[in-house]
Amino acid sequence: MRKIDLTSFSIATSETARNINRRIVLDLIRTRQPISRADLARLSGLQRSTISLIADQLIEEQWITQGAFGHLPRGRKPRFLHLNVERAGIIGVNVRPTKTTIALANLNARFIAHETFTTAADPDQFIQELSNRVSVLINSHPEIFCEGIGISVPGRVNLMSKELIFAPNLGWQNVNFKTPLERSTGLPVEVENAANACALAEIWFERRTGGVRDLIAVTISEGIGTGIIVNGQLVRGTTGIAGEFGHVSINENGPQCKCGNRGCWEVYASNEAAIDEYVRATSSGRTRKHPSIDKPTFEDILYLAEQGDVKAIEAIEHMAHYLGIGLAMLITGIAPSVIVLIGEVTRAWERINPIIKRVLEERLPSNQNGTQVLPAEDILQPRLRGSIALILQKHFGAPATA
Amino acid sequence: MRKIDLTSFSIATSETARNINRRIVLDLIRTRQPISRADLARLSGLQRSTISLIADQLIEEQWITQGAFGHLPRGRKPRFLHLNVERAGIIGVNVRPTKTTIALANLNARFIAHETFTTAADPDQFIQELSNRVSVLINSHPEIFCEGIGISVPGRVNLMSKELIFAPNLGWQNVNFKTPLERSTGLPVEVENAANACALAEIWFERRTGGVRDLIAVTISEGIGTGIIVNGQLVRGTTGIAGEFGHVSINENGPQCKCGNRGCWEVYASNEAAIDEYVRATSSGRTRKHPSIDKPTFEDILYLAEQGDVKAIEAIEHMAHYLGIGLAMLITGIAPSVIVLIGEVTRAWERINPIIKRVLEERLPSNQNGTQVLPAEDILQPRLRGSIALILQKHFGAPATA
DNA sequence: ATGTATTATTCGACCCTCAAACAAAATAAC
DNA sequence: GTTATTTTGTTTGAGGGTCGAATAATACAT
Repeated sequence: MRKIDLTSFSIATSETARNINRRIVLDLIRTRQPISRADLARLSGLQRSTISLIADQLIEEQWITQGAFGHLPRGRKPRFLHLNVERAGIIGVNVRPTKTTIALANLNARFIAHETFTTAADPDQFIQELSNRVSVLINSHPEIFCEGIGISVPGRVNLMSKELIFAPNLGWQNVNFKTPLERSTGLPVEVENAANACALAEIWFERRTGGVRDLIAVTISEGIGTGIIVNGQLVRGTTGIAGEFGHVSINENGPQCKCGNRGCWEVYASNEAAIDEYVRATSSGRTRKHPSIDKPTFEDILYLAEQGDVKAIEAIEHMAHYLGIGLAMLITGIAPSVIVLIGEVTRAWERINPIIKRVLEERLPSNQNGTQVLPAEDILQPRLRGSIALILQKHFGAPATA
Repeated sequence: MRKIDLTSFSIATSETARNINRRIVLDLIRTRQPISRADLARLSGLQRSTISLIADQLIEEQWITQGAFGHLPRGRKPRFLHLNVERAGIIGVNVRPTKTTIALANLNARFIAHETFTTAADPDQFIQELSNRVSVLINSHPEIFCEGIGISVPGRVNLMSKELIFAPNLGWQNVNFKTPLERSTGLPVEVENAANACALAEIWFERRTGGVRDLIAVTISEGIGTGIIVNGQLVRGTTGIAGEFGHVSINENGPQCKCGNRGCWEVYASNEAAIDEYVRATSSGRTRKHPSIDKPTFEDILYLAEQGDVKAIEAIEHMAHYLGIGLAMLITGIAPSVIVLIGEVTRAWERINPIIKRVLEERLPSNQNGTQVLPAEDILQPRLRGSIALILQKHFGAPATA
């Protein structure tokens, strides 16, 4: 049951009930399609008459369509309702340090078209290029009416201005995607941190986390980001900068981090950390195994570990240990139902999972170990799918009530 | 704006709008009383006609009363509305390791009567005694109709069963207060962790945190507890065990903690930690200053520090440093608007505040230091007032919508 | 006395859900 | 083959809500 928020309330009008129930019905159709009106009534608890009225309205607005008739042992055949995936398209944008992906998706978050291009170093130039490519993508599908553009970015986003505050791996500061893109396309634009987007994607599109209300998405790449959903809502903090658990110090006197603090979690458990660990181990020994490679990529280390390279395996195991340490912090403090790990390292799940499990068992009281730690099912797409969810949730999840 | 929760939705009926608006109006009256109907209409955005209907209903149910007439330069005089503090009493119970306080409060959370007694070591015996004393308290005020009983306990509470899972400082496990008390008094009983109760108290009764939606209450006593409110709601986690940031390790290889983990925050920053630090410092030196005192209390150390005792001051400063370390974690991860510190140590605020501030400045990027850290205004009462809020929020804050 | 400003109430229009009755459609029973 | 049964979906009136305009009630200024 949801609690009213009396600090930023909005009053209920005569249309509020319809608004609430409409969204409930639409989301039920989204998640259970195909489904009959009678089943919707049973599932929602609304009267069949009310469901009919709402369904009529949704059909008229083309959110749903009527499909085939169902079959039952007795009685009138039910008419199935479907989400009208043709009704609207959503543009998703995933900005990453090296490459940016843009995609056009339907209401089921299935991608109709996508393309990837190199992320320009200069933010102004990047926005210009992004804007052009998005326009081309929209125009190349004139049959689809676009609802909006969702952008996931590798950094925190100011809650009010929607500006990207700081993206350490891009070196960008105070970049405004929203205003120029809205101006050039005329579509509503939502910008969100990548980890937050991943958390949304998990809640919105993954079966396994269907009924979950408390979830953390941990993105592991150059750094570590955390997207936190509590009571079904993103934790954004005062100005949108919550969720920086990657920069919580797990060792007061540890090595300096880029953020200014010392011994941050991501200094020990990010891809960078594993690379540094590997480089240190291999160069300290007498024989350097790969003199030609100055600094390997994380992919290299994963590959070497798969091939049985001891130092690479140790680097991965070292990383897994510290992933466990940080996850213990998250579980102790937030105790979500699920933590989803997103990053290349999940390719070595068989290797890292036992280590993470052991650390959690050592460090958590038995009654506090009720959190599932899972790898993301798809390594590449959660960011992009999260950017779709940014727009989707406007229509499905967030009524303007109370 | 509040978001609907589609994972545990509840549909809107024809009465939903009234239910929402009624609570908004009632809470406006609670926080702004005395207030006229016209002002309520302006503040809420509802029509004056609607406000009148709602006010009539609230008057009939005796939630509010009409008071004096106001005075304006022109026009008809407004009739002030007040919360009817006589309507209902709420029993608050604050269970602490040594002493338990029970109190009868009115709707303004002003205490009408209270008493304190020694907490029995045996939970069954304690519940028996508590039950008796509560009955006596209720019966001694026959003119007041009691709405319910709120209990704050020093440990985490299972979200479903409402049992106290574990209270380390009491040695109690799986204690059920709710069922026996409800049976013996016939009143609804709510049980909540002390830190959560403090967070609620702050949101509900403190002017300074009126419009705040993200707040953390940190209770510092034998251990450290954190009560977290995000988006206006308590963070409870899967089974109610969220908020144990006191048991997050800030030093992987630090001393063993009672919880099984190593180097927990509370091992460094609790009252116990300061006592240990002081004992270690004084016994390691050649001359023991207080050979008679085997182990001082935290109050002793505070007193000694006030008197200028160098070792005591150092112990407090040591504690303050580590408080800062842990607060940096909370700010980095959750970024609340306000963190409230509750505990005896706030009596030495002038001493600890500069240290905490310095640690935060060292450890947080400048753009992440937007959190206010404040001492609780009242050291003794927040737990008790929080237990009142537990019952109050049922009537004022939580409509059964969406 | 009249005009103006402000509060509070009344009343009809409109929106919404509910519950019961009804229409539609398919199978089971005879 | 006709009738009973069962299930889906629609229609309709009652009841509860908010809105907005009109109206009544006050109090002060001119």
